[in-house]
Amino acid sequence: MAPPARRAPLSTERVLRAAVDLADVAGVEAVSMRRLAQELGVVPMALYKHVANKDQLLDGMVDVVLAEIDPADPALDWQAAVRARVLSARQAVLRHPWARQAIESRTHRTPTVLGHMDSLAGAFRRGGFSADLTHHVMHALGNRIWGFSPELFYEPPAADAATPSVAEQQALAAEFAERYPHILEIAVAATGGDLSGVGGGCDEQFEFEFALDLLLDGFDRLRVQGWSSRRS
Amino acid sequence: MAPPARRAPLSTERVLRAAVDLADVAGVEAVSMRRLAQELGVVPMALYKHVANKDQLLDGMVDVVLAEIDPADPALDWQAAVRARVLSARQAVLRHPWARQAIESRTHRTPTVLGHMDSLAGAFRRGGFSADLTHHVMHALGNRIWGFSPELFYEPPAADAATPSVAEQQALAAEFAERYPHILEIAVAATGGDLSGVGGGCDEQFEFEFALDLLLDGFDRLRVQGWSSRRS
DNA sequence: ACCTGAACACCGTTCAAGT
DNA sequence: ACCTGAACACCGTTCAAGT
Repeated sequence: MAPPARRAPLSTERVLRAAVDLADVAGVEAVSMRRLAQELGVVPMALYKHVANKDQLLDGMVDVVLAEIDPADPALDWQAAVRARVLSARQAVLRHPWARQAIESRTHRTPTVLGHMDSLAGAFRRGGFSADLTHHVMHALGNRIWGFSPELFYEPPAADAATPSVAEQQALAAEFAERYPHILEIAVAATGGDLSGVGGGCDEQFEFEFALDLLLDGFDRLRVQGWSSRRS
Repeated sequence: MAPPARRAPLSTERVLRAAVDLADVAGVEAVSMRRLAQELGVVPMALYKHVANKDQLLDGMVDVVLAEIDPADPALDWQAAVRARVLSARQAVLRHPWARQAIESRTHRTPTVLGHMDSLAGAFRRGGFSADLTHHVMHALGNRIWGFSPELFYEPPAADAATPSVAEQQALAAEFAERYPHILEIAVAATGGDLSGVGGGCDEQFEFEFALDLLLDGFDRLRVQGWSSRRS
């Protein structure tokens, strides 16, 4: 008997591509070696030919996302260059909702990760920042380098929870207003009064650019001052 | 026969305390329901009397850490109040190295979490920030609210990797210098030339306060300008 | 030499059986 | 009514046996 029809031969590329697709449709928590192998019509151990282990698989998945970032435009001044790079990273991360968490969980710096960091650092250096100040401002940018900031106020709707009665809702709201008056104020200001799910109406893109531009302005002020650290 | 000597009866407190201790000594990845039960001399299912599931266990562990934050001092002006609160949170998080990761992985806002956020928001409001601006600046602070910023440059030493020969080290360093010249500059500036482990010598506390004060200065500038969002 | 099935040492959680 | 052992449906990875 002839062997059954074979799938196209595996490759690291095909494995990573499949992992990214799987994460896109089923979430990153669904990406296990076993499930991924099944998705590829392959025995789990076959994957270990192309990725050393699961950590390396996740590194590779992050690399796939970062490869979607637009290349740097050398014609831009430092502020526009950093802004463009960071907002492009944001577009890539928004395309893959699992990417935030994956990036934050990674401790290993792959060449792709280092490349993005080096490109950003280069933009600051060309803009007249000292190496020292470049180091500090990149720390200050934090995860905004990767196009996201922490989701401070997000809470996924508990779809399974029994919807409370109107009376219960009012009691909960009253207790919330008493215990956390300032969070309530904030939520009202952010949503214009529509509080269906506290914090749900927050405009993430606005918050991202607000903080980004605040930081970039602060950086520029230090740059023109010729700031340098006066540590011991 | 008398039953064997019993351990002190369980309680949510005792379970959480044990989980925090276990995470402190063995890392958060060692905290499994089964391992934790074993540590308490108890059958795994016994834990489910005191925590609904593992997610709630992690929520409780975060709460234990946040409970270590100093209470707010009403005598301070807004800038000093926010600074004190955030730096106190930092002390708590530094005492429990697993707390960063645990906080970042949580999506559920417990009363303790909401309480800390409300307290910070209150400091801004009392300082003359509008509810709207308070919302934005808290987003801009991001995870600094919890006393940490992402570890951009950290890489744990690969203790298991065979130490490369001197020649190999030099070749690696040369390739690194060529591919990532700006990261190298930054590392040199940060460590004063000692590059035993790129990025290892970075003063995290300094970076944290640098970014914190940069942000607080920016916030103050917006406050005195009477900034308000001009969204459609 | 290559490939892979079974096995190992784990998970979180359900559930029925036992007291 | 309470408690809990066994079981279920998973993990990542090793390793020896098979071709």
